[in-house]
Amino acid sequence: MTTMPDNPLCTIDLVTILITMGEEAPTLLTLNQGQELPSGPLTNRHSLQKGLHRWAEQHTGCSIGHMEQLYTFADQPLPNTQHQLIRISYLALARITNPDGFSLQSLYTYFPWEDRRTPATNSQFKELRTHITSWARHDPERLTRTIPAFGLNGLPWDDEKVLDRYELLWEAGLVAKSLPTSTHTSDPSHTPFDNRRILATALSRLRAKIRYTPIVFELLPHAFTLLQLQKAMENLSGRPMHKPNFRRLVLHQKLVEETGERDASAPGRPAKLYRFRPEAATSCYLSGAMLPLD
Amino acid sequence: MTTMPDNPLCTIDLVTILITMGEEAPTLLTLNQGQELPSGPLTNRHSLQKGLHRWAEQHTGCSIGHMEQLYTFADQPLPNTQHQLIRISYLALARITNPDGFSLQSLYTYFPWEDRRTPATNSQFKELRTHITSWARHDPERLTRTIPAFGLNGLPWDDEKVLDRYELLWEAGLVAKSLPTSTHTSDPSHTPFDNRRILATALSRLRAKIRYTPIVFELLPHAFTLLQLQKAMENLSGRPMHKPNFRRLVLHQKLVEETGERDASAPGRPAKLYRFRPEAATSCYLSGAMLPLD
DNA sequence: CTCTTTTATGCTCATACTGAGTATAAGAAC
DNA sequence: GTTCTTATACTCAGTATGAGCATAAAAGAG
Repeated sequence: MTTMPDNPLCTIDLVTILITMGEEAPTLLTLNQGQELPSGPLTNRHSLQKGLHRWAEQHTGCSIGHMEQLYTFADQPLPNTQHQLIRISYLALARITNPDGFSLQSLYTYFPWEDRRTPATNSQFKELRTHITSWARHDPERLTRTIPAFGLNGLPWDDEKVLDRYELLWEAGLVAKSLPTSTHTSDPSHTPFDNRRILATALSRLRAKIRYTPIVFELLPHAFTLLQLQKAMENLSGRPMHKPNFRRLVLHQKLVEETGERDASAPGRPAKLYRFRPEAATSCYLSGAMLPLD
Repeated sequence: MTTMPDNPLCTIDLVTILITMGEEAPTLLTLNQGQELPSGPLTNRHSLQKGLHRWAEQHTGCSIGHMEQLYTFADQPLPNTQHQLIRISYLALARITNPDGFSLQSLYTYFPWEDRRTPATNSQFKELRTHITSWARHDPERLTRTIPAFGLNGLPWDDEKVLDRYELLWEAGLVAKSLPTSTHTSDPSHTPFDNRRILATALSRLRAKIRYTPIVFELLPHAFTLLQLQKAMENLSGRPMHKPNFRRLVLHQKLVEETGERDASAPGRPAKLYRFRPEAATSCYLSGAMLPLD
């Protein structure tokens, strides 16, 4: 039952998915012109999370507001080798970033179909949907996965099923393989690992978390307008929201308070600035005012 | 940035938290008279999850309906040693169990304060609350963690904060150290590892998951009465619910359908038997009819 | 057979929240 | 001023929620 393993040679890699909020979309911090994710070895001095937190802040210059473990992947070791690679991935949220040797990539460049906010991106999605539908047709196993993942047959669109959709599109050959694959070594003999799976897990977790926790505020400046808050939620969920109802939702819950200042930088009537009230956030629900899709 | 680690000697342990539903509470499958959790080495033949799924089914005789990765822990290596132990924990749900060399333990024997269902357990909790309150008083850092975790100052009780509460009670010395600690080796020089942290993570995840996914049904028989369903939700959440409103919630969502049979085993009027309708479960919310906790 | 016990199931009602709109207010640019 | 643009306010019908009460259907006692 509890046989000891044979202590194979083992590498443990800590991978950080560092997300910030851009104007149009959540953005990912990458290295080497978008080829790599920040990743470092396991240091055996701290707890995993605290150690990586400090490491990532030092190496990126970001002040990380929230960090959580995402998932642990165990790559297949190469045949004739005992070498095992374990990758423990973390989701980190930060407010601003000065890309100093880093580059920022919109998450939707990796998953364009996850953006359902505008008629343009939405119609792009619908085209993809016809392809995946015809791929799944006639195969019951494919259908039972595809129908809920893509909201077919009148099922609602579930923005959290990012990984399901990515895996299905991958199997269907509908994902352009235009992305960073193997990290942290260019050794071609190394099993290529698809970083977008980690990334899909991150977006999925992020979308799940914004539903009932106040982590959006970790991505916003300390003072923000209600429209900024709404745009942040829309950017993350990939869905458009109803403005008056969103304001009502936020204000009713007393999640924010006025700073007294106004934002005069935008055209039109200047919006009031608000700040987050952590003491009111024991129950937080900001995902309520979504508009229907197609 | 991407320095390679120095390949320390490394053991990877896969730990399974296997939960089934008892009459009174969710139960944990344990080995060695409750001293150990089922855990096995990393086999490098399958994907982590699929491999462990099969392994756990073979070694416990349970048919596991749902399995998900919980958390990866990295124990501190011993000084003067390069040996690193990595523990990847999984949550597994199963319907029935014939304990064949295994024993089943109510989760609330590990966390009695998480059971708020009856006046008796509730008053036990209140006693503990006075202790933790006086421990936290006068220390701002302790207070900011204790107040939301235990729902003080009029804050609502959050049944998902299992790990926060456990850690606070541990720090306060209020947890009787009457539990399995180090697994899978009795070598006393090995850093003791508190299994209840994994267990608290599991209960926390489970309580979070039952809120918006239909996994309760993985723990119930295929045909069940509405009261059985309600009791299962109460057992998991540790909170009593309002019977008429719970039925309304379930039936309105059309999550279940009648089998046509009735359950004559209990006294009183026989209850109708229902079965789960997976096709209706794209949005599932069964946590709605909770009664207030003073 | 009738009464009591026990559980299942059904119903009410005031209140709160939600989806989908429409209307007004306040600055900036010309 | 007039117009453009965004912020903010209000309406209204439909639906869900919290709390409690009422009835139905079986089993067992007398």
